[in-house]
Amino acid sequence: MNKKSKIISPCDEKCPVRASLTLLSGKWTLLILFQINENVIRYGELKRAIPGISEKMLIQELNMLVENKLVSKKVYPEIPPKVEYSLTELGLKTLPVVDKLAEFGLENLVS
Amino acid sequence: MNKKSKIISPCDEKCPVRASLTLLSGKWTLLILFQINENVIRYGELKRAIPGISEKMLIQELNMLVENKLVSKKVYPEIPPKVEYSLTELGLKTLPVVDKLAEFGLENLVS
DNA sequence: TAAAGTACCTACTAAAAAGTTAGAATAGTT
DNA sequence: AACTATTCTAACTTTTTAGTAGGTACTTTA
Repeated sequence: MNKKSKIISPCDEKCPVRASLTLLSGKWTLLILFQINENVIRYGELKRAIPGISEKMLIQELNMLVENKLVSKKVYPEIPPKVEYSLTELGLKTLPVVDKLAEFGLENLVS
Repeated sequence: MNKKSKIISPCDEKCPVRASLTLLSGKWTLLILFQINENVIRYGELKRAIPGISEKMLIQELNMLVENKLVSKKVYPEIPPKVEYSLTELGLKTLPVVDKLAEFGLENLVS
């Protein structure tokens, strides 16, 4: 047991925190999940619910979330188009994370 | 009450989630907090604990975290230098967030 | 006839994040 | 005398992320 062995267990690729962050560390990702929450929400509503996000980023993130099975998308073949987003089972499981984030912000950042 | 008023309460600058993300949404931020955890840990140890991070990013993030009062830094006036990092009270309050993140990863991402 | 609403996509540009490389300062080790 | 270890800083380049502007396609409303 040499000096270097005082190691705070190194986190490699299999570290759960790293794995989660790979999926969720985008600037808008958790916020979008938070806004969808347990709702079924249309694209336009979501856009209005997140002032400041660009359309490009919102769609890009949504596509990514759908691809990663956190969000499901229902397209109605109508004109004008109607698309609804909601969280999948997996997506719903991210809500405790976001809730803690909200709690932290509420108690320490926003007065 | 018109159509548009079905609004999932829009999150502006004062949204707790947004405020938290401003502080914590960096690629490495939460991982660093997680690795420090309740330890008092030297720079070199931390570096070894997070394989893959570059020195630049690690120092940059640490400086940011110190500036934002999530991490405190103790410098020993020795040669070779010795610097210890630990979480502040505020920093400790981020641990529940990271724990949820770890839980999510453990249960859904890493088998 | 023109404008507004709907949910996008594409190309281009600008800005931010991250990687790479080099080096400082000094003590102890080989 | 050269090398290692320590905790960084600085300059430069590359990569990634994000913003902007334009367009699609069709309907309803003014």
